Amino acid sequence: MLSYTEENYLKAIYHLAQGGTKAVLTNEIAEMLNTKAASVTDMIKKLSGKNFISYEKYYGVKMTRQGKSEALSIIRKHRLWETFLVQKLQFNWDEVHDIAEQLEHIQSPLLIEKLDAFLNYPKADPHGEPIPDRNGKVQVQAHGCLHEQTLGYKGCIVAVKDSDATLLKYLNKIGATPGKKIELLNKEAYDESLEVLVENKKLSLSKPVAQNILVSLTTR
Amino acid sequence: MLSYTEENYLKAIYHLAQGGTKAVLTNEIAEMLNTKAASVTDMIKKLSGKNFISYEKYYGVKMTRQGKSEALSIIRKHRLWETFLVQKLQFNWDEVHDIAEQLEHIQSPLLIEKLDAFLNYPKADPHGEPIPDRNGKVQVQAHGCLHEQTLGYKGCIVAVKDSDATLLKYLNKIGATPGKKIELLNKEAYDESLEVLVENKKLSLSKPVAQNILVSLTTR
DNA sequence: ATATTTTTTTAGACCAGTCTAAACTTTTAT
DNA sequence: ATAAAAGTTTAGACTGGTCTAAAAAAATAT
Repeated sequence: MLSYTEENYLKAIYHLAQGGTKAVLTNEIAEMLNTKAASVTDMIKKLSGKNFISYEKYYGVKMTRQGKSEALSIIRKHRLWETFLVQKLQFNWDEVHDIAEQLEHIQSPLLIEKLDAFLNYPKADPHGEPIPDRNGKVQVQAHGCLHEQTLGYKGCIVAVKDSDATLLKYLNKIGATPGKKIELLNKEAYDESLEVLVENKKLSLSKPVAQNILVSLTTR
Repeated sequence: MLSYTEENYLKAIYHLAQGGTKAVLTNEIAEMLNTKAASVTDMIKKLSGKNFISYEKYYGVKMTRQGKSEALSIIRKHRLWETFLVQKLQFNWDEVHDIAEQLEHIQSPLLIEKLDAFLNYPKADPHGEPIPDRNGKVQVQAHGCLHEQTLGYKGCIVAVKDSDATLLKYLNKIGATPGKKIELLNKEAYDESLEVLVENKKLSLSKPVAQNILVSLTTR
């Protein structure tokens, strides 16, 4: 069984590798976990000793099949708990991240199955991120960055990249939350800000905000 | 903020002191937490340094007002989570202890308030134990040991002393769970086993089982 | 191609929590 | 009253996770 800390490292590495097999560097991990490179090196050795990652000195780490599976199980728990907090306990969308960060480490496969059933097998969490199934399969909705869409684009907000609390609060306030319909009306040349229509309300989004909003793409 | 371990010690000491100010011995704590006396001594020093308990060498520890309040907050969380698991996730009464043992350490006062509301402010957990309110007040239902009741006693099962999984499973199987009406029909002189009526079903309970069942007393 | 900068690793230390073994108190038995 | 037994504390060591400072490797600049 993995420790609390090992689980956090695994999750961080998975996210940095963008789910794929991309190599991840020591400093990236250190920054994400607010720790020092030396600590990361230690943990990396431990985790590769347990075959969750493969490690070549000075060249960073890659996740193994086993590591990915473990990371997905943690992500599944995180997203199910977030869904619970919003749907059942009436939390706001932007308040749940830190609590789910704790809940994701609770050890009980049965609990997670029952929670999943209680929530009626949700496909995505309140931020629009897909919830892996019990076998670690992720159903991906094709999506792209709002900032990169062409004028006249119409679709839905599916997710927000950054989980920074102030960004989430802001988006919540202006009503730009996952699931909402969105239309791209105009791009301002000067600061690259966007004028958009969210559920019939006109909004202006700055470049850094638009870059963090992911929207649905119709696969053709 | 208290560590996971500190919280567990505090809870154990509270239970051993039976909520009161009774002094608790080092070995008792060690046994309850499956640890060694030497480890307990170390932790005791730490906890008394933080004013959660008062400590006199060789004479055991007593909880301070602060310590009690902290312990009650953990117990409140534990019992609310147990209630959630049984009422909402359809767990059996006897499966929830270990999971609640983990969940009770989640840090978020707001979460507990919302959970309490979601469960409709329950007064007791599925084992019949009272749930302390947010200020640490416990509403006690007068109760006594089934084994000590006189012939013809009529009342309700309010709780089970021992939280051992095999005992809980057994009681669940025979239907002797908290909340159920119970009547004492007979005492067998030879082995001190009891013949009882639980919701109109005749059952025979051995002495060690009957000693662990707490039943309601009408205060006169 | 070599020097400089950046990144990563190693070495050694620290903290929390645990343990064993030995020393010390208190209690119990005679 | 004293010896033996039981319970508690201390001393010192270990593990998991962290850190700083120094050494080593890789990337970059000239």
